[in-house]
Amino acid sequence: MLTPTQLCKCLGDDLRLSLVCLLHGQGEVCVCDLVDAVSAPQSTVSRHLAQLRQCQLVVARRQGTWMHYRINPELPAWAQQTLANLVSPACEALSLTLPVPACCEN
Amino acid sequence: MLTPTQLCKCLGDDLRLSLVCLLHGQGEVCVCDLVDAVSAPQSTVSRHLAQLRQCQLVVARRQGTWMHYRINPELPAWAQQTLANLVSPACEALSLTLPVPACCEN
DNA sequence: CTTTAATATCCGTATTTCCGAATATACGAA
DNA sequence: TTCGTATATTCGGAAATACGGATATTAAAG
Repeated sequence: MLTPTQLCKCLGDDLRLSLVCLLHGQGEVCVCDLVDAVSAPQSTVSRHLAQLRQCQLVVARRQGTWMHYRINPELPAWAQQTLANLVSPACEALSLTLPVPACCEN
Repeated sequence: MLTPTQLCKCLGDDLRLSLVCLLHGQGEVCVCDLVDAVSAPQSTVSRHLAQLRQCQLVVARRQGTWMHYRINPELPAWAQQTLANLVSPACEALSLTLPVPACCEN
């Protein structure tokens, strides 16, 4: 089960926080779009996504070779509120522009 | 200036999150009470408090030899709301009981 | 079965973070 | 000044985390 410490640890890294913000902005995003959006090596993005998945902060859905990630919709209320509070200032601090331009449709 | 990443990094550690929760519960607490409450070595508590101070998450007031810490009342709104959201589940997850019994009055 | 594309995992290395004993500092009292 | 108390800082080592190139896996297409 997700604890407050774990949630904060997940969000306490620029890259992971960026990923969470990008996902929070839209419903589902596939890995290649995230890689583009944060301009980091694919293995790095994948590793951080695995970490977010392990904490249940995000969930993944496979569609052929693509993986689509989204914020776990079953997050406890306190976690959802925390995300809601942080996303907007985080987007500004990390100079993220939403939405992510989609390269791979459906 | 405090960024979301920094805030989360601060809160992403059991001991620091405990300190923040203890401070959030009451107005001001002195270091010796915090040391008792978390039962960690004084140097460890002091080091973490310094980190929280550096991020401007807490502020300190000296009174003689005692230092009184409190949550920075001038935190940006998003940070205050984040704390408000997290303190209660964090207290439970860390099994903290409030309030801190005060050993040093005034 | 082979190839290609998307993503995940492995692995050695670099960096960061954490710890607590020891020591330093700041202050009040004698 | 000297002593005692409260707190801060230093320091070396241990543990955790981050990195990214190389490689493995998965699945669709030919």
